[in-house]
Parts: sequence; structure tokens; C-alpha cells
Amino acid sequence: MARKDVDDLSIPQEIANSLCSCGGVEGLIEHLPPDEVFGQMQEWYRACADPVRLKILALLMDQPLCVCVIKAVVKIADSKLSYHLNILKKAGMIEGDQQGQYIIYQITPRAKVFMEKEVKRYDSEKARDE
Amino acid sequence: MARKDVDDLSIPQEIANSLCSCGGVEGLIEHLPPDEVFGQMQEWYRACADPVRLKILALLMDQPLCVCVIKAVVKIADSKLSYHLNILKKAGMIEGDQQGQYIIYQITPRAKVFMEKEVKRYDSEKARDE
DNA sequence: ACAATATTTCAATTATAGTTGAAATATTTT
DNA sequence: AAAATATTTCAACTATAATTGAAATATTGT
Repeated sequence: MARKDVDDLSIPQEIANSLCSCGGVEGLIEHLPPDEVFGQMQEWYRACADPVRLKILALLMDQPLCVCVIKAVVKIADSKLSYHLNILKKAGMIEGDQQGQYIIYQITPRAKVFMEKEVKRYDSEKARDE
Repeated sequence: MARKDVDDLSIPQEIANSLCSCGGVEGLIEHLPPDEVFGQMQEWYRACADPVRLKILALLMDQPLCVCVIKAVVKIADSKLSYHLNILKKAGMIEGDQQGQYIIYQITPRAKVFMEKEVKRYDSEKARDE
């Protein structure tokens, strides 16, 4: 079965061999997580795929902040900021809490762990490059 | 200076206090990495912000593969696959090596480390949710 | 109730990303 | 050198994301 897959593709010998030991194309497919996993994984990457949003996350690593302070730091228009905050919120990376007139945003614990790792990774990659 | 910033914003007391101990808005800004860092960080997130590309990366975690095998697994049109491979390549997450008629792609060591961490993170988050 | 401030929402627009199918390139086989 | 296979490139298109400015909502202080 797997052998047949591999033969059908007429691929380089080297790859054919390693393919066979994984159960051929069928084996590779079975070995992968189901598609929904990739759909879920991409959510945070998508949320992080923007410099403004990364900056907001970095900012909230230190302390919760109200929108007006975030705005004073990132210096973008209200509606634009609101748009990006909403994307982070929908992704579950931040949450907002209305306190009187203000909405105080904080990074979620899960996102904080994520960002800590990412900052470390970034730093070590940067060190490596220098 | 910092105190002035903080006063000017007329924000909630609690935040004002923590802001003051960080040197106010100016302090927050200085504490952040320069903008270019966020620009660089987003590159991989952008590359990972797509389920097809995540699947390709997951696939290449096990062994290098030629395009035709990748295609047999992810089952998308040639040109579409080529498009996504190119995005991963430009991001430095995979590299292709022409071997005769075939181009063999492999995940770069840096991306492999990244993905290993991410898969672990995903698994632990999933476990937590169940 | 009214004015002021903080924040979001909305509709219109612009910009970017992804898809499609056909044509181009590269390599191997005959 | 022609045919076959693998892969990429291209231009046209579609879909999604981001920006803009105005209007809406929510809360507070008067």
C-alpha cells in the first residue's frame, strides 16, 4: 500500500526510502494532526502578524493599561487602535475590563506565556545573527 | 516629567500609580524595543498565519520532501503550492535544493526549533482546555 | 438633563494576500 | 532534439485585512 504510493510518484530514491519507512504518503498524512488543528493554530499567528499588535502585546506585558495610555504610546488613531485591540481580543490574547469611564486591557495569562517565549526566541536569534 | 505625562492623561488612579513607577508614558515607550523589532518579529507570524503553510511546516518536521510529495499530501494545485512554498522560503523557514528534476524542500534549523516549541505549546493548551 | 471624555462601531475606501489557469523554465529520458 | 515530468512564474481575479473619518455608545462630572 505505502510502497505502491511511493512507486507511483516516481520520486528520488533517497526520499522514496524515507517515505517508505513512514508508511508512504498515506503514512505522512496520518502522521499529521487533523486540519482543524492548523486552523486553530493560525489564529494567534494571524493576530501577531502585525507590528502594531505586537507592540500592544509587548506593552501589556508589564501592566494593564487603559486605551488612552496605549494610544499615547503607539500613537495611532482611535478607531484604528480599537480595531487592533479587537483583533487581539477576539484571538483571546487580551481582555478588556470596563472600569468607569475607561476600559483597561490586560494580556491574558496564556498570551503572556506565549509572548515571553517569543521574546526570548527573538533575542536568542538576534544574538546568533550578531 | 513622567508625573506630568501621567497627570495630563487623566487616567484611573490605579494605572496612574503603576505608570508613574515606570516613568510615565515616556518610560513605557523607552522600555519597548524599537519599532523595527516588531517589524522583524511579524515575519514568521505572517508566514505561519495560514493553515496550508503550517501543514507544510509540520510535514517537513519529519523529513525533507520534494514538491510532488508535498503536493500529494496537502492536495492543492501546483501554482498554489508554489506560492505558499515561496512565502515560507522568503521568510527563511524552509529552503529548497534542486536535485535533478526535483526540488527538495527542508525546514530550516531555526524554523524547526520554532515549530517544535509551538507544537508543544499547542498540545499543552489543548490538554488544558480538555 | 447636559457637556465632556473614552472608546467603539460603521460604511466607504484602499491595500494586501490568496487563487486560478495558462504559459514558461528546468531537468531527465528517449 | 523531442517528449515527459517537476516546478515556477505571470497576469487577472477574488477575497480578506487595514485605514479613514464620522457617528454612536457609555460613563462621569456639572
